[in-house]
Amino acid sequence: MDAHDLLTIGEVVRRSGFPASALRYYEREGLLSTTRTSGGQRRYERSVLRRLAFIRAARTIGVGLDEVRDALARLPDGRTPNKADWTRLSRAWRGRLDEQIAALEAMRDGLDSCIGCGCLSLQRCKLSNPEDWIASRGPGAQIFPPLLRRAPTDGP
Amino acid sequence: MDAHDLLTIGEVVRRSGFPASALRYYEREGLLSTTRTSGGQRRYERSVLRRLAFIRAARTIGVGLDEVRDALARLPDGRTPNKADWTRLSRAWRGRLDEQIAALEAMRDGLDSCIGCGCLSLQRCKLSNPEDWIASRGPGAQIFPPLLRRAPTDGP
DNA sequence: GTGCGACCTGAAGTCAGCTTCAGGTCAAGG
DNA sequence: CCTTGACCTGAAGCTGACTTCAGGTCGCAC
Repeated sequence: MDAHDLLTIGEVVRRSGFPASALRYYEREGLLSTTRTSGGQRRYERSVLRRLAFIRAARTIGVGLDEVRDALARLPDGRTPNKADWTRLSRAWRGRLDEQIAALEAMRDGLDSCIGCGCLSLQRCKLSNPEDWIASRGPGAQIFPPLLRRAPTDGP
Repeated sequence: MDAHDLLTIGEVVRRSGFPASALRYYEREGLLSTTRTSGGQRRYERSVLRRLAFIRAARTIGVGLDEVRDALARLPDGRTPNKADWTRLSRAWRGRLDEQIAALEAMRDGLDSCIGCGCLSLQRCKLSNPEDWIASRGPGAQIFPPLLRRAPTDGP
């Protein structure tokens, strides 16, 4: 636990692949914490690499940072997260992935039927009006439908 | 083809579910065209509803507006697009959906193996480092990995 | 001809998830 | 002690897909 166990931001950049700007941003957003040298430079514990791996995995499957922060906040404070902790977190995303896949498959089937009829009718077509998410969702970019972007669960 | 065949923006809003602001935006962006009354108000042809249905379907499966404009631009000028036209366009997205599903399934399998090992290791884990998309992709929100957001094809 | 709801425009705001920049400070090797 | 590269901060910028707003105009019914 002495100084040699701590990583500079440059080392974390090289080992994680995240740019320094992203690391600083994640820290501001409360996903990461750091210690500082007397001069104010960041020093990271090695466990940050695991957190970053988790963050990347979550982002890859489309989970927003809010939710990632939420999940990471449930890790036991103070001790290095272990295998069981990560497994528990990973399992939650697994269900999410299954849902996404199911949603896409449903759309593909809808598209198949549309290819059959050539319609894309507003009333009849599953694809052009999938269960009335016709109402607005507020401003901002929405690349993917709400399935991927739901609110963080506030459960236990 | 007389005036009674044309729709006001309010009617298009009611029939398509898109807010007027989005319709005006799509027009500015070249996805839709309109005629105008002498006083400058928009009048839409009924075929716009079909275009909008297509736009919604494309957006639902994660296609960006650039690409949608691209696809719509290939519709034959001047005549109302028919069943075959829409079928051709729809078929293109079908392949896209298949790819997305495959990508997600690959990730799910990666996640399964990670649950097995509890690792999320930066080097070994497919999920945390899927084929080196570790390099930056420039600014802007990236909810979903590049699979969904590729450049419009410039082919025939 | 008048009232009023539907419509118009351009500019600015929003949101996520970062990046970029300017203008400094730290720390380690020589 | 000095240099040089790594690091710091806060503010501003960017992308995509829109929305919101202010301040004015249309068009139709009465």
